[in-house]
Amino acid sequence: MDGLCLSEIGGCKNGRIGQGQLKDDGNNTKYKSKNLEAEKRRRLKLSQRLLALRSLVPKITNMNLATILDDAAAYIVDLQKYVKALSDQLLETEALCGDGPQASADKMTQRKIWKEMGLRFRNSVLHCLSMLTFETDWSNSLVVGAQTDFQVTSINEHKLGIKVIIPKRRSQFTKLLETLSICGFELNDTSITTFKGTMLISSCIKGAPGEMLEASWTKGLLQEIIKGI
Amino acid sequence: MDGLCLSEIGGCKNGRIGQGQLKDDGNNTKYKSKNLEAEKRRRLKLSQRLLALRSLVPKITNMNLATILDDAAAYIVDLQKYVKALSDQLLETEALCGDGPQASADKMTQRKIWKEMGLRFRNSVLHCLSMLTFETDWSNSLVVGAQTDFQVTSINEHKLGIKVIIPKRRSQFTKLLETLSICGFELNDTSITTFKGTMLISSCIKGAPGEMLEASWTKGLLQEIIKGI
DNA sequence: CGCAACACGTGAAAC
DNA sequence: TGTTTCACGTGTTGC
Repeated sequence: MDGLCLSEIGGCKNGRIGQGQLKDDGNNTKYKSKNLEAEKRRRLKLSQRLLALRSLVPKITNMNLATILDDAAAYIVDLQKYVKALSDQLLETEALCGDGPQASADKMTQRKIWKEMGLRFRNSVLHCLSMLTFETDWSNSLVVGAQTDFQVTSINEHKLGIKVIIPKRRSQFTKLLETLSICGFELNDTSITTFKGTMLISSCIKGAPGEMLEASWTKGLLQEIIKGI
Repeated sequence: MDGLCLSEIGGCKNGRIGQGQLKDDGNNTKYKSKNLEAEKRRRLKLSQRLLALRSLVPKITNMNLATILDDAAAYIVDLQKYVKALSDQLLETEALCGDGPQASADKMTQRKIWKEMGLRFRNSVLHCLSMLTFETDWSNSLVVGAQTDFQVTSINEHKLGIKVIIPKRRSQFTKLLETLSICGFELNDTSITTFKGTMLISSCIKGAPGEMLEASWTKGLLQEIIKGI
């Protein structure tokens, strides 16, 4: 039971039984090699530490010793990447706030870092995130119905940011997407979450190429679309 | 020289020499226990993995096996704390971004309204985020076509996490949604981003209430769906 | 001297 | 079947 018995301590169903000192037990004068118990304690400690490390890693592939080490290493690499991405994002966000004089220069260089898809995704998701959770200026919002709300903000001349709350019904979002597509809008970055029977949609939409998107006009159109679905 | 000899591989000055099979070498017919070399390879692999893990942890206290595990665990905890702190700070910074000096009272109340939903949204988005950018193990992915890829991971018995890369065409995502809806899937938290002609979708899908979702089975179904659209 | 850490070979269980 | 992984006891080394 003691020692580095991963199979047992880890909750694996197949415990193994060490063959141990069961041989020559008639007149057991086996020298026992003085440090037998010390070695047992050492192995126990090691197994405890190994399982402590194991419990910290979320992605479980196997209960092997090698796999535990692999998973832990991979997880550390992921965490390091994530910390780096978050730090960069934080710097960029602070630069967007315009507080530091040197911030805009950093922003340009950091933009170059966001080349890979995953990082770009982070950007868009975090943008949707901030748009949804924290830009709470609903002064221009239109209450279309119960549990229904939406807001349109202009990002640039070709892009609009919209956020929509609609009751969560089966084909609601699909219909909305379809209608938007029919009307010539293109959804770029979108996040959806559902909560207590309502659906919260945040999206960055783009019109046809060369077309100017004007917030108030689009808002009226969206109002009609949402009413219709 | 081989095996899990930390003291040697790790650059410790005191290399130890295993006592090895030097005894009974007159007429060495020691059984050699068939898996002797296999065990050597195993130990070598373990030592390599252990050192790989070791090299990832900046704070070195000792070269012990136990210490390596301890340091790695402590480092992971530190990284997790750091990620949490950075995330919070990022959200706070984005909240402050664009705030006038007069954060009006109505805004405060609106913050409260959005707090619950915002937190839930934040969790779902961060989950999608981690799923997309973190777990880059695409070993189980199925390449359906050019610029097309998808992966299915099991979250729990009722939820599956999917990520899909498909070429960005007008009604592609709408069709995908429609088909999923027809097949009885319910999209809970979804994030979409488009990049260089491809569309990256990350979603947490739920089956009908009470229905068990099995990853491999669903993967086959999704493959057919994606082929079909 | 003891104490702690380690590599090694080995039988055996699991896959 | 054979391969892989594991716990165990032991001799050894450095402090």
